[in-house]
Amino acid sequence: MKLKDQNTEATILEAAKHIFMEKGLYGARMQDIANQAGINKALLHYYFRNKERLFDEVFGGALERYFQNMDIISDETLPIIERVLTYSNRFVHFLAEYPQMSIFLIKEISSNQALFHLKVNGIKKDKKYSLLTLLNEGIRNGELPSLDPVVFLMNLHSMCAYPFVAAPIFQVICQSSGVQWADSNHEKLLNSIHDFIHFKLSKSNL
Amino acid sequence: MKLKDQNTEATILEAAKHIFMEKGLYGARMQDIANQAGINKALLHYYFRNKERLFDEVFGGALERYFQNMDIISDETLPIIERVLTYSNRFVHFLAEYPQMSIFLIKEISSNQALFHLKVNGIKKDKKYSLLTLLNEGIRNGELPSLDPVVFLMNLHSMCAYPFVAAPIFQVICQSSGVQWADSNHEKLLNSIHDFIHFKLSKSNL
DNA sequence: TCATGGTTTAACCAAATGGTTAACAAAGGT
DNA sequence: ACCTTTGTTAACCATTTGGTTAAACCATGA
Repeated sequence: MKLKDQNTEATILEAAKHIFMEKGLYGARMQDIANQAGINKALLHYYFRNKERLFDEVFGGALERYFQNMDIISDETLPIIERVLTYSNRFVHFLAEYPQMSIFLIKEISSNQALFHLKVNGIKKDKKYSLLTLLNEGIRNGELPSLDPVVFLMNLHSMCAYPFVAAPIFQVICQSSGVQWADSNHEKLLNSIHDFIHFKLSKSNL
Repeated sequence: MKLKDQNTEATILEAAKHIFMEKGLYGARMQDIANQAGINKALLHYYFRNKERLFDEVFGGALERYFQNMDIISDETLPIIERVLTYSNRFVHFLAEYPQMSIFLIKEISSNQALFHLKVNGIKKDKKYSLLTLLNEGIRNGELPSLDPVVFLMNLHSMCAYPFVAAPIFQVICQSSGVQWADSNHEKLLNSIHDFIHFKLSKSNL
């Protein structure tokens, strides 16, 4: 009975992640979280003062992990195009590992932008390691062709993230056209994204 | 006082759209909707039996409009690539007109997939006018290069829809890199999407 | 052993919320 | 004028839900 002890808090957080990701802030019930964690509801309030704080923890954690994943961490001596390819790989694999993450963030961000801005300001974002900075640098020094870095970033992120966000919609589209749908074949997706990166960032394509 | 009469129902629906799109099914309060419509809460139940039915109306309507927009309606004598370009134009302009639409659908679909499948089955989807069918046809008869139509469709939809879905995230990314962010410049986006379509669907690119 | 302090629970509470009721108002047909 | 139907409201109700409380539990050190 007392085996849990210190990990009770972790158990609760795990359960809260699960429920909040599925139901969202408003849809989630404290009782559901308690059930999921296998504990009494009052214990939630013992570890986390109230629903808002518990949610903050989950939301903030997810945001942080999400934005961490957007740093360019690859070897600085590599050509920019290689680093962007690596970036897209990391992004897709990250999303494949946490398929609900994007949906959760988008849901909650859209329904509480104030909290989002508050939380995101608390996360240190290093300009030095951002994709936009890298692109701008490459364009300035001629390593990349001249293109709009914001549009490119949007295209890239879109192609990486939206398949996870809109998976149920894509399933239905495929079904209704009688096309087979392989849920987990992210390699094909990545190949196409790599093609796109080469297309946009290779100078030979001009 | 009695001026409204027949349009009360429409007023309620309009208010419900507004509130549900902003807050989602769980976050929306019947009282909020009544306030937004400027009427008594009981009147909601007079026109729509309960919250679920009112939501169904909004959700179903949104779904229908969304999927209607996915029909290929352009002139059949045009080259396929032209028709796909037109398709992307329509899609982006549609989303630009209803920027919350995608987020709303994704939110609610992800938190109630059963309802989604139920509703979507009630919408007649004509294989004949689907993008996938068109692509398959073009590939079969050699008008298009050989490519995976599902991946292409995912890429295309992603680039069109995700900028609206993740607008707040993109804003933050741009801000934190000190890049100016023009919210409404969809023409740049469309240009890039058109480039992509040409890149993928032109045989000359092989 | 037993006192102590952190941990856990059952029972409870107040507020919020979806939904109902009964009465009233307006309009239209007779 | 009067009855019926439709539209509208204030007040009310039952349930759900986030949150609290007081008591119990249990490991541990004096």
